Amino acid sequence: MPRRDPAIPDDAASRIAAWQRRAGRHGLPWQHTRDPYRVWLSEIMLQQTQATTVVPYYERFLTLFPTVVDLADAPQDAVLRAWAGLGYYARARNLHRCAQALRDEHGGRFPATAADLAQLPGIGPSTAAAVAAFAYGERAPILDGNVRRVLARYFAIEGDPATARTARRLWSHARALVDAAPADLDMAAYTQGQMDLGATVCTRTRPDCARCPLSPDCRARIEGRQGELPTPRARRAQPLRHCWMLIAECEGRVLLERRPDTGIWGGLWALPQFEDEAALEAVCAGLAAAGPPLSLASIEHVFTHFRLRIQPLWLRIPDDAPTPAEANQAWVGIGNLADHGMPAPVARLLDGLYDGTPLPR
DNA sequence: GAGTCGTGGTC
DNA sequence: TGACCAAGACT
Repeated sequence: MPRRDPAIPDDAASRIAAWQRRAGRHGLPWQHTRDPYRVWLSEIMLQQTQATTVVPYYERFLTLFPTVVDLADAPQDAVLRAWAGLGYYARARNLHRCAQALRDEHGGRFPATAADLAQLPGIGPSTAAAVAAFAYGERAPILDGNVRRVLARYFAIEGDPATARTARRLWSHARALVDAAPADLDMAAYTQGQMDLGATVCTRTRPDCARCPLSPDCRARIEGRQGELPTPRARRAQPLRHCWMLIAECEGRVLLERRPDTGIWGGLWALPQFEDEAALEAVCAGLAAAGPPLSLASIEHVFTHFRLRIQPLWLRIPDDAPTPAEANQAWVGIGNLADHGMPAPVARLLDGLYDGTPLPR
């Protein structure tokens, strides 16, 4: 039995739950269900992703894969195609692996506790707790970006949020807040309430303390330190990397290449990519084009830890020329490009080149 | 335990 | 407009 922290008011969690029922968010499509499949799917998509971005993907997934077994039975390529554009593609690969594990080792059903959920691929401690709280009412604390901000202010917890030390403190307080609450705490409303508070009231800039149920005993508010908590994460300068991408076109088809499962854009279809122009031109030499590739306008894509400047080169190949392909490559009709899950900048590149524009002949 | 992994919204 | 970061997990 965890020790109750006397410094934590026993009604703090209940205030959050009551506030959620009265003033929290209620219209999101994954709310008001206890179906663990829907809860799990939404929680995976919502990792590091804002709710409004997730909505259309979530609904499309439920149409394509109505049950977890449908998802498990689908080819990985179909799952990645449906995920394309949402980012962090390891989530999609782990989602698929998790569905297969549930089908093959759990009779197609979800484990009934957060501890068992956390053993599955792609389900970490926070996602496991969220699924258990929403689907089963388990008293398991979550710790996502919203909760980190709310707790860092309420308890005045300092420290770089990226360090394990700060994470341990935050988890400890998240657990203590639940443990201090009465037995009848509405876990679904409480869990949702913490996230809603962080998303709509206890925002990064200009928190609206007048509308916050934690305001009376919030240490950051009492000490006037809302602006300096949570401690902003130390950030390094983002290096700028360059790459070249080949748009080889022949008879209305484009050469795509499936990326390896590990690394950036793992498992997605993309354009053949090169670290320098010479490597790209060496490949062009083997493609029997009539002339040299044509430079298109370069684009810049921003990742979390670097920026990538992409120089696309367009190579037209005569109709009667051979079009060799490696095992991980395919010549894809321009009308069928959308059938292939592609990274956002590659999709934008090809859209700009081909969307509605008849091919010059 | 720090680095890696996307994309888009917000101010 | 560029910094900041969002319902984090994995290695």
